[in-house]
Amino acid sequence: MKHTYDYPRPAVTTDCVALRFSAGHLKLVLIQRAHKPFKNAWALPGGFLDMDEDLKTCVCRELEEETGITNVFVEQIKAYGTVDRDPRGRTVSVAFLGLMNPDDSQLDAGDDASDAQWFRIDQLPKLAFDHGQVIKDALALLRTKVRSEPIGFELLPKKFPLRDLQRLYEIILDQSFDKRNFRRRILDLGVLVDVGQVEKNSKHRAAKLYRFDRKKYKQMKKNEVAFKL
Amino acid sequence: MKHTYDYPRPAVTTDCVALRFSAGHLKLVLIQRAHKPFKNAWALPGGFLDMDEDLKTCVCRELEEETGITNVFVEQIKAYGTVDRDPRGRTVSVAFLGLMNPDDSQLDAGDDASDAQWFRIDQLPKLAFDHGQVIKDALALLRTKVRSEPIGFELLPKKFPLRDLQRLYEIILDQSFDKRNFRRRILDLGVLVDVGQVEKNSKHRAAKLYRFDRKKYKQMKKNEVAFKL
DNA sequence: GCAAAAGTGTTTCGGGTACACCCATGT
DNA sequence: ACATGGGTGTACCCGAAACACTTTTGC
Repeated sequence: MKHTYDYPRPAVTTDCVALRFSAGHLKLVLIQRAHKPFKNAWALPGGFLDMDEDLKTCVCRELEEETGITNVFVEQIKAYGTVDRDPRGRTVSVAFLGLMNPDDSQLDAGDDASDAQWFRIDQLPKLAFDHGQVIKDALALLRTKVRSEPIGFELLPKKFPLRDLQRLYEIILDQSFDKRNFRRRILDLGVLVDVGQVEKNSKHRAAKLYRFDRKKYKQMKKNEVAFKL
Repeated sequence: MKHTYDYPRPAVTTDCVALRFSAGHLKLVLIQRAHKPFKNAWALPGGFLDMDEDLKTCVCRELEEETGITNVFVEQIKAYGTVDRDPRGRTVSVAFLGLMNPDDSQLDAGDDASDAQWFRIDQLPKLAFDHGQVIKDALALLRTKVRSEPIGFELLPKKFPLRDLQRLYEIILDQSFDKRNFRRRILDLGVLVDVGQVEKNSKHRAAKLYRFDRKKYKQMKKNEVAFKL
């Protein structure tokens, strides 16, 4: 079936900068292109917007179709629409930052997804289209937001030791924190609760586990207390 | 001439939250709709993306066509694409924040523009589509950016007294600053230069005029000194 | 000469930063 | 018992905030 309009229209797509925190590194999922243009280069997962779905729905659907990943926190970065960004035709792409629990990030070798792979963000391959810029913008957004909103927790399991939270912040912000100061600052915010458990399989003394308490965070916002790291 | 595609495509538009600072208030330009839907409600200037123009080009062109305003600093807010945001059909709109020198903001009664008007942002009329949300997001972006980037100057003439700069910041951030502390902070950044002139037509003692020095700002950034208010 | 706004330094206070040792646990 | 990482308190310093008077100029 064909679709006809009085004026030409660009294609609208979404792309996802899907990040995972594991083994002390931020990792990004990319898909190797099988065809021209940018054959064999790596691209962000993404695809065309359906007429009956919102932008967020689209980016989550495409991410699942191409990588098998579900259950992702997504936040819009911005729209990219330079005239020649896709040599095949005019395309406007809305990019999203996707953050996930490391337990939810097993790649599924779907049909579309046979060439999906995780890359450390400091070891990226040749990228297709303007995806290099999109990734830069995504990381800049992550760095900004992680300081003023509790989005770091989206990259950790429900229960986590403070050490992991500190390492995550250190990796994202590319700076190191004093352990005591970091713990005080985070705990004084009052949005973490001790779940009363400790790590399993610790090689030495096991660390307490905490979880982020969304209700307490909302309360804190209502009281106009800022989340500032 | 008709344009045909294998899959349906949403229309792509841009919208502009164009702000001006005058008489101690932030003002926003809106256009009254003559037709359904949202007949007689007020809407942001904006329109369809042409196939050979970038998003920024589009929003500037539409703003000029509908209001006569040119010479605007524009910065993307985000894309809006919920399924039912325009009852006439699926539309994805990329919204921009537009800031202008108050001298450049005379409204031009063009054909499209006969009903363009400035409104104080705290006295807005009934708005069409999701434009209320877009405006909220625009102001949030302005508040964030004005603290970490020198975009406030886009809302002032080339030469301005420090008093006006302080009033602008106070209006945007909805808080008052101590005059001496404000001046010290701004001047210590080292990005303002005394132009060696004073205000004309002052009713009393005339204030010195300053201008923002973009070169010094770039130098400052290169030295990794932060612009923080 | 007076009304109105411009311009200018110092003190105080609090939050952020620096810093080191004991504890618990697995091997 | 030892190696490894977990967990904890205090002192200092710097930058932000508070604060009031003199100067200039138009009327």
